[in-house]
Amino acid sequence: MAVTIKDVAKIANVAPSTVSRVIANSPRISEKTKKRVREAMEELGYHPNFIARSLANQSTQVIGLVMPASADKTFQNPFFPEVLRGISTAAHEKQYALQMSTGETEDEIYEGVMQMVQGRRVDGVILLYSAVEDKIIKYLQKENFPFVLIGKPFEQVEEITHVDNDNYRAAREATEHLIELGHKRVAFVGGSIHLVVTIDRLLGYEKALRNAAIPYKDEYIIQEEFLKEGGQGAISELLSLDEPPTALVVADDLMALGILNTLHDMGILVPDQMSIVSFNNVLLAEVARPPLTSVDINIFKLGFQAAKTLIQMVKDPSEPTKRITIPHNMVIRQTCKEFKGD
Amino acid sequence: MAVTIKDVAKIANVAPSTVSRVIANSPRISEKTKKRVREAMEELGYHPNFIARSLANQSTQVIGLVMPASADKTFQNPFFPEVLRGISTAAHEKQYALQMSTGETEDEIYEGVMQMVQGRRVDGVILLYSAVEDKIIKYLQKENFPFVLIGKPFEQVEEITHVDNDNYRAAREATEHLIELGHKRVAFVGGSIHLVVTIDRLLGYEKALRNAAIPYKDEYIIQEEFLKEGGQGAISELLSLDEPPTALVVADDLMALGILNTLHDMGILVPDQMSIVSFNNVLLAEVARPPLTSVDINIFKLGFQAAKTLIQMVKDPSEPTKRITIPHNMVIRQTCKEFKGD
DNA sequence: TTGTATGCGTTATCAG
DNA sequence: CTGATAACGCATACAA
Repeated sequence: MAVTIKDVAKIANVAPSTVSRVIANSPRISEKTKKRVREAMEELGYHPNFIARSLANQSTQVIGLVMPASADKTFQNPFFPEVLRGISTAAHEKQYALQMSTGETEDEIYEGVMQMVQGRRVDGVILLYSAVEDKIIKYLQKENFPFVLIGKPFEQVEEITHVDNDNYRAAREATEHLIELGHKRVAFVGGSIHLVVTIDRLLGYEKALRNAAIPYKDEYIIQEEFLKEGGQGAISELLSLDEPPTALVVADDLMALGILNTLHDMGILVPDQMSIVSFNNVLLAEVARPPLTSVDINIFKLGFQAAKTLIQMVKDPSEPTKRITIPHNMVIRQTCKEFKGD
Repeated sequence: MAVTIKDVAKIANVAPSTVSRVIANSPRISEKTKKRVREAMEELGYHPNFIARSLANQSTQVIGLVMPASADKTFQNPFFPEVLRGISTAAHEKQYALQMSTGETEDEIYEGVMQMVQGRRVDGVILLYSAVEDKIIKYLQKENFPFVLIGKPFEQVEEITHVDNDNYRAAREATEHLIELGHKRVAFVGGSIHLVVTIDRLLGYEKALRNAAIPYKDEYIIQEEFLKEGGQGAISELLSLDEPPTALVVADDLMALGILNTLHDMGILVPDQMSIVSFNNVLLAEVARPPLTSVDINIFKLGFQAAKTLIQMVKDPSEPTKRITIPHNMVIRQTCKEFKGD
């Protein structure tokens, strides 16, 4: 049996409640007794039991993390270690611990979140992705449980506290960059259309085209998971069009890497024959050949702000709904080139 | 206030203790009352409070995860999402939750682990990396707290339960592969020498050289973090030697990718002018150009077995110390070629 | 400034 | 088969 508050009390010749107050550093305890109690704690090697404290407090000092289904390919995206790092840093500062959801399928995750929440294992929850029609969000809202979403909610944008980039603008700017370079045939290669971020970026892309009075073509829009295959199929389809694109807006560095390699295999030179701009600016973007021009979305900050905001909400339930936008900036590397043609 | 066991008891017209037994599905309760109680639970939407249960039980059903310092570059390695997936799967099966350490520096992590353990927040701990001279391991041993190490312990190999690959053999085989292809000038590019895995792989490499009666050269051994830089410095140094290597054993896919790109920039063709074999076989290995010949170490299984083993230990403290070896196998792709020269 | 008593939601022991 | 009752370790309202 571990040493408890009572043992300390006995040694220090005080009541257990006094020890408890010393731990909380209550100002109503004399410095003298504090010192005595602390010595006793030291002597016995006392450490407070968080579980007991949680029960008495009705608060666990733990944040729940909802990851995408681990069977899901998005789990492999370097995005996650980086958000985690941001969340972890903020949580550590405020002395919060982190608990992850487990589960391979969506339903398993949902179950797990219910357990976390109902079982009062966590004080609040961060959703690390934003999908359309998310059961979990609906559940959390029904339970009136504090949560923060990383990304943009599919619906009820005003009622859900979230931290996101302005992906619409980011995609518009990325596309404009290509247009300014003279490209008129610009295709969009996106991730799962079930992710809100894909939708936003697609819309931004369209807007840029419209602004430049470039007609929008359905054949130029591709949605696929590119992780393994490098999207050979989709890419070669794109290239076999009557008017193949000369530039690509790719929703993600990892995809872009796959595409880069596929193009390489096909003997198509980047950026000479094809320009590419992608998003996220993870390590991969630097390490790719040629290095990727990529929109840095500040993943670390996304995580950091999400955790910070959630902790505020947990501490003060009257905190209003918030919408935090993390700035982005395009990092120009070597995958875009001026288009000189028709 | 959430609905408790007492509310259920009242509705079902039984004592709280009976409800508790129904939850545990005790065989000493009649089916009739079980049914009645379950209906009451359903009606009220009851969910057990894990915190209270933990306190009564002295067990949390939570596994602690010790990650490398988040400031550390290894954190970016795709190794981690994949071990996590393995751990998560095993934990989910056995209804365990996962709690992560937070902290940017080694000391912060150490503090965090102490809190986890002393605060009885977790029932056991998995260390996701194995470093030399690890304070945390010593602490866990002193506390006699259940833990499993992923990787090989630096010392006390027999006293620490761990799950690892046979990295010595894996590196030997990888090197032999190159030697069989006719390479005699084989260099070794490793990660941090503070990681036991680096040491093991280096030893395996040396062994293969010795077996083939190829003299070992200090200039052929490189230890560096290659994440960002692609190791330009080290690589060009290697190439400017009097007898530059014709093949590389690289301790990690991520490094190999950097090297691949650096070589590309230098105009050196892989595999024609330089053969490469690396380790881990993560997604990156497939997606690299040329695709990497890499030793698959079954990262998922490392995690899965670690969690499974830890749970056994937690449930039955008399479980003996174990040493679990996960098989590896080399995946031949396109970065190795026969050497025809001197 | 400190001590006493009670509760947090469960489980487990002991009667019945 | 089921019901009281006492832990589990800590926090806090109320007393002193």
